[in-house]
Amino acid sequence: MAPDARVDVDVDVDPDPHAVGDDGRAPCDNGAVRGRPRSKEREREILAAAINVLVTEGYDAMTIEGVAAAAGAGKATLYRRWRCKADLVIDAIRAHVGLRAEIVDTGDIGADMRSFLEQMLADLIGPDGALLATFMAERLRHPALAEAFEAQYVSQKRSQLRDLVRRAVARGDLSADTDIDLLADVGPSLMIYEFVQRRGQPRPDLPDRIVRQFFSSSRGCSTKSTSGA
Amino acid sequence: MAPDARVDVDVDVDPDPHAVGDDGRAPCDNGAVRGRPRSKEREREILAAAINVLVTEGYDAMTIEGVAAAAGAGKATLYRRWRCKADLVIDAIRAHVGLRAEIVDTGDIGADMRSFLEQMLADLIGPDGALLATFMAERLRHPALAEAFEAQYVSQKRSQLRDLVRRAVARGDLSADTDIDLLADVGPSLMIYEFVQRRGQPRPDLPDRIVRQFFSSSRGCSTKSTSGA
DNA sequence: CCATTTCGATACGGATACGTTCCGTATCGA
DNA sequence: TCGATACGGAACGTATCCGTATCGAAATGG
Repeated sequence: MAPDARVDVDVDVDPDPHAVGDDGRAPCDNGAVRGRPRSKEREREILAAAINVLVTEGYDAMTIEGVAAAAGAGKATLYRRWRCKADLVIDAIRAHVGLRAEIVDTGDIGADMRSFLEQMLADLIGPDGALLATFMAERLRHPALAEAFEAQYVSQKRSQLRDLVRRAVARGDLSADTDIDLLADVGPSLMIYEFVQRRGQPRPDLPDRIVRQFFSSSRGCSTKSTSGA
Repeated sequence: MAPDARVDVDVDVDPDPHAVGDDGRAPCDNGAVRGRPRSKEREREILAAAINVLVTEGYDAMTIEGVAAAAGAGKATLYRRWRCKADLVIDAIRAHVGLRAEIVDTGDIGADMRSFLEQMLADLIGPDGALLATFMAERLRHPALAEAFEAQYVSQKRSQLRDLVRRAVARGDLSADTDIDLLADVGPSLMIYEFVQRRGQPRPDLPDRIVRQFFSSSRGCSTKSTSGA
């Protein structure tokens, strides 16, 4: 059984003098933090190492000792900052740069969607693809981690895509009875499906095919109308 | 680190007298398998227990001891049959009944697709949904397992769906420039996307929405043609 | 200069799972 | 009936990781 099923997100009391509550506030106010300060550089290296180990080995197989070794740090240095593996991983996700894919609305739903999907493709092929795969994997078994990932990577893009589709419908570029949520999901859904299906190597023409099939206005729709013109 | 990164699928030499090479051949030909035969019933119970443990705990957290305990068997009984966890799991997948969803071609692509997606929905909500989720999860990290699952569950349905769409195109029910592979994937893709997104609880109206949006011939297509009639 | 704290390193006891080996019993074929 | 093997159960030594503690060295600020 997984010994770390319970995940403590909240931090209660910090006897450590250098512990900070998520804000790197100036130490001038709080008098006399005497000793050697914790190295922010050390922390960044550890978090980066944590992401690497997480991606290469998976959450369950990931160990604190392994992260420490990968970062060239002692275990005490990690336990001084994070009380358990889950806290470390959640922090690492927060610190990790998110997907670069941006959503812009130029008024051309096909071009905008293609642009987004091609950026998403690039993200998937890069190291963030492995991270996405990892969280696809751990999603159901580690909800706290899934939520951290969700907030960082997914939810914002999803609502932006919906707005994009909604405005295209409002403009009349898409049929009025379009299922907005469904059409907003079809791109990412097929991208991820392909990504998983082909073991992390989505074909580069996929964004174009998706747009041509589901968002192109220069071709007929997939279904032919039974009622003739 | 995962101690079971290497997966031995092939069985080399079997010193065990009762070991069989995937075929339950009659013992009359090969003379004198002397002692007590291995119980097929015991084997079925162990494989079922393995599926249960796999689904509830995940592949990494799953232990041989746990499976033995769940089956009420001794570890030796398991190691007598399978040399490692991977072999056990692969056997368990092979023995497990696949998804019930069937694909029939009545000549109505919308109705056929709806029928399949609704059966798929039922499968996802049932215990096989958890199994699917598990293999979505372990897919990238345990390729041998993923292949066993793929062969059992996915590949046949996928090619059948493609044929279904292909024939609909040939009939003229779908546009001639339809991206057949893509349109065959869009249903399962969105179903699984929703399944993962909503933590194993896909909304029951999803098959209908998918068919209406992408396969219905009684409505206009999602995109409006720029060139007027 | 010196108290204080962090740093890497390592040792520690506890826990867990591995894969093997041995019991004593049950169950088969010859 | 009897030899051979499977069976559940238990113990074994090995290995890994946990989270804590301690060490000497380095770094920092008063």
